[in-house]
Parts: sequence; structure tokens; C-alpha cells
Amino acid sequence: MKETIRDMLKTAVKAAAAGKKLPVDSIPDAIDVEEPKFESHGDFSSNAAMISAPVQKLPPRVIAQAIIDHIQDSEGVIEKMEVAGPGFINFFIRPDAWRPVLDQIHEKGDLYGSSNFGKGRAVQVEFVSANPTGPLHVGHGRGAAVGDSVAKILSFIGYSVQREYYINDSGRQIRTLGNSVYLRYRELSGEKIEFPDGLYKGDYIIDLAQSVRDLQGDSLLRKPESEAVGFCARYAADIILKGIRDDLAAFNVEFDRWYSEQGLYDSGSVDRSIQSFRNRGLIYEKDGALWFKTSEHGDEKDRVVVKSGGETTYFASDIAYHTEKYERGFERVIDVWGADHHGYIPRIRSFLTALDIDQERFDVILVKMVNLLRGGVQIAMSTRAGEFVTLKEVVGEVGSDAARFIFLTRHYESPLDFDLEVAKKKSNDNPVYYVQYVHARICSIVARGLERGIDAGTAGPEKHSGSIEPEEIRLIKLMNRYPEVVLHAGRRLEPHRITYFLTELASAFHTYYNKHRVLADDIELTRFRLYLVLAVRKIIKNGLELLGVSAPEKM
RNA sequence: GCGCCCGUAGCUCAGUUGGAUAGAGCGCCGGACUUCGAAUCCGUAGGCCGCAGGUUCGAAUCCUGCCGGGCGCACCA
Repeated sequence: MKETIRDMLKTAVKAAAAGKKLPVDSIPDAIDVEEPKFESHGDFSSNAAMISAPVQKLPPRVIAQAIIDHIQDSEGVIEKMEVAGPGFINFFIRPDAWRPVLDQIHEKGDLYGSSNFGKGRAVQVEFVSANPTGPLHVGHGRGAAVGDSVAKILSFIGYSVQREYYINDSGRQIRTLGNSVYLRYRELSGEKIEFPDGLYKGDYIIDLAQSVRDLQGDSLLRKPESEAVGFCARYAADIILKGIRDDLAAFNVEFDRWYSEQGLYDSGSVDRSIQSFRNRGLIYEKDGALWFKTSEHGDEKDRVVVKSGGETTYFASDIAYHTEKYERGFERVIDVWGADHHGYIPRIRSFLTALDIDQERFDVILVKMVNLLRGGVQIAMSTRAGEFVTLKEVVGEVGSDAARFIFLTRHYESPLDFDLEVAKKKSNDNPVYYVQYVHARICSIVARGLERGIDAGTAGPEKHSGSIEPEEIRLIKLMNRYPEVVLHAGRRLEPHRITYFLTELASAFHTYYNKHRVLADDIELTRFRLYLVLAVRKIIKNGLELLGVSAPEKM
């Protein structure tokens, strides 16, 4: 509909110019056709005349009038047009002209809202990527919800998407994990242990130590410490990673690939990467360490890749990893990180510049923290002390749907308060049910219709020529907007836009439902309304799917 | 001290990448179930969009400077 109007504007300007009413026969691409906030401003409004003023060298209102005079409305969708305010052109759509939108929705079905914006380009979304040193907590849950939803949306707008989890399974933290488990293991074997700071203290470490004992008995005590620690590290990381996979599966998040950091070392990829940058003079030696010249490309200082002790840093494998991402053929790479890592961005960006990779091809989604509350009271969390609420516990308590939806109710850059009690509430406090309820309600209506012998599947508008209610037009207008909401959410990588849209659509539906009966006395009217309501159901389901939330038929 | 993010209704937050008169939910108060699901709806109140300048036809949005908050500034991960 918007495009139609845009086209009409272009042709009108050409026609006006041809008739010598305007000096220039084109309009800038920057013009907008938007839905005004106020109904009195029409269904659509354009700033074309104002934007064109500098080009046409005429007052906006004069241009606007000239355009209106030359609008050709071949399809007859416009009821009236007017010049308003400083030079807006307002369009009022004929109520009947909205009906074809319903046909489009039904024709496109599950694909309504999808597009080919991405043109099949390969994009990778890497998210969660939590170290396998402990269970996932709520913060990871938010990252998972955001990453997965972004992936779904991008896929829906025509990208070829791969979801990846980067496993930090090498380096010091894994050794720390091994040490932690090993010490607990010795403790369980009867030794008196002074548990040092800096090790992982959660109860899960003791559980892991116990299962090492169940498996190996006392045998590790007789082995050299490094070997024993190594065993504990590998064993613990495996178990924890398996737990992470399970937790994510319960959260309806699936990855296409689990990428091992250790693999980058084993394959020699890290060494090759370092060597290649060394050859190019981008990595140099100083004070016995190897440094990357990130400062030349925007970082505030150079960064160490290999410490003087010979140990590589996290940045070393990240260089290799991100290089590989592009070598694997991804045109776009999106990393989802916790906001506390934001200082890391210039590092990666400067390295990409060094690689001569266009910055446009790299995005970071920084997800801010989650404040977990219970009944308005904040729950204290400390990863170090091992006191935190896990994702598994939250999903177990409030359910995957509620958790995912709430994680996506805010822009990811905004800190999120997550109240467990609210998440469980079955009321308007809780937007998940508000939206899901629409789906269930419509399913229920359809079922009742069937009882009366009306098959909603064959319902249609064809014979209904009566007038359309304002609440019906409002619903159709909203649904008409859905494709661009999805597109925008995808372009900006902002799933919350879908959440907001669904809430708005749900609200419009509930209002409609309370005012008008779908199963009316008039059979043709009923068929039309079923047709309408089925379209709503389709979009609710589709939108929820993009958020990774189910659309129940009964609640 | 430097960098990034953020200040919008009592609370939690949106605001279509510069549009007309500022938007929701919650909370408060008052209403609506003999008919398709009340997990719903309807109504009222609530605002120097942190402050001060600037850019222009037009600013919550862009620029500068303050004030206030969060985070980051390692041969950490």
C-alpha cells in the first residue's frame, strides 16, 4: 500500500512537470510515506513536497497541491487527499481498499512478512558462547533469546543464516576448572584442603568431583598432578558443555555448529594466523611478548597476542577465529556479546581493518545485563561465589515461552528487570499470555464456528459487501504493516520490534473481540470476520515463531 | 582521567533511523460476563522528553558543553 502511494507520488510529479506545473520532474529518494500518529492526518502521509522544496524552488504547500492535482489513482484506493501543516500530503484510503490486504495474507500464508532482502547472502550469528566452566545463567538466556531470534528474523528476510556457539575450551579458565574439580576431588578423598581464591566455588564443582570419584575411584591421586588436573578439566568441561546443550535445547535454542577454540590450536590455525600477521608487520615483538598493532586501526593501544611466557591470549584465538569466519564464506558476521565485553570491539574492528574486511560486514550485539527479581526484590548474584540462578532454574520455573518473550520485550541495550513472579502471572502484567491468548481465543472461535457448520478454512470475503467496522480496519492496517516491521527488525537486528508489534496487534484484536461478534447472525458477515480473524491468528503465530515462542491452541 | 551506552508519565520502557498535538504496559480510581475463552475490555488522571546552547521549514531523535547513572579501560577471560 505504501509502495503504491510512493509510486503515485513519482508519477504525479512527472505529470505535473510535463504540464509545466512543476519545474523538476523527479523527487528525491529521501521522501517518506508514513502512517501518521493521528487519524485526522489520514491513513498515510508524505513529506514529499517539503523534501522537494529546495529542488523545486517552490513553497512546500504549492508543490503539494500540484502533486495532488496530478495523482492518478488507477486502482481507486484513495478517498481523499489534502495538503496539511507545513506541506504534508495526507492520503485517506477508501475503507474497501483495505480488503485485498487480507487476501494477500491468506495467499502468502506462513510466508507473509518474509522477503528477499538478504538475497540469500550467508550470515553467521554467533551467540551465547559461554565458557564451559559452569552452567548458563539468566544473562546467557537473554543472549540466547536475542541471538536466536535475530537469526530467525534474518532467515525470514532472505538471509542464509548459520547459528554458531564458540566453545572456549582451551586456556587458563579450563585449567582453573580442572584445578577446582581436582581439589574438590582430593577433598572428597579425605584430604584437608585449603580452597584458594580464584577457583570456581559453585556446588556443581563438588558434584563434578564426586562423579570423577565415582568413575575413577582414588586412582587420580596416584597420578602426577598435571595429568590428574588435565583429566578433571576435560571431564568437567565435557559434562558442563553437555549440560549447556541440554539447557539450551530446553530453551528451544538449537545451533548449527559448535566451534571449538581448542580446535583452532590443534589445526595450527592460530599459529598460521599469527605468522601471517607477523610477516605483514602487523604483529611485532616487544618485551618478550607478541603484540598486534591494533592502535594503528582505531584501538587505543596495541594488544598482546602471545605473552612473554609463551602463553597465547584470548585475542590470539579470536584473530584466527574471526579470520576463519570470513574464509568460510560469510558475508556478514554477527557476534552477540555481554555488554561487559564492549571494550573488546575496537580490538576486533581494528584487526578486521588490518584484514581489509569492510566494517559493514561485522556487527556486535551488546546485550545488557538482566536483573533478576522475585516479587520486586532483587536476587543477589555472584558468579565468583557460585551463587547465581541458572537459566535452567528460570526456564523450569516460568517456562521457556515466558522467559523468551520477556527477554525480548526490551531493546537489548537496555538493562532488563526480570521478575520471576511477574513472569509466572497469568494476567496483563505478563505480555506473553496477552499475545498467546489471542491465538488460543481465535482457535476457540474457529472451533465454535465448526460446531455451527461453518468451515473457517473456506471462509472468505467474497460475498460480504457490507461496511467494515473501524476496529476491523485498524486490524487490517496493523497487519498490513507487519512485513515492514519484520524487515526493520531484521535490518536493525532488533527483535523487540516484533514483540511490540505483537502486543499492539493483540490489543487491537481484544478490543475488536469485545465489541463485535465474529460468529454473527449474518452468515456472510461471519465468513468475512472469520477470514479476518484467521489472518490475525496467522500473523500472531508467525510473529511468535520469530521470537521462538509457541502459539498454543488452548491455554 | 579516557572510551562506550543510557537519562521520556509515580514505576518499567517504546518512539517507524529529522516530521504535525508525546506513546504503551503496570500502578491508582471507576465501570463491563444469561450469547464466540474476563489470562479480556471500556473510562479518567498523569510530561520544561536530565539541563543549556546550536544546526533548519521542523529536534525526544543530529552537533557541542555541563549534570546524573551503568559498564569498560591487563602480558584477564
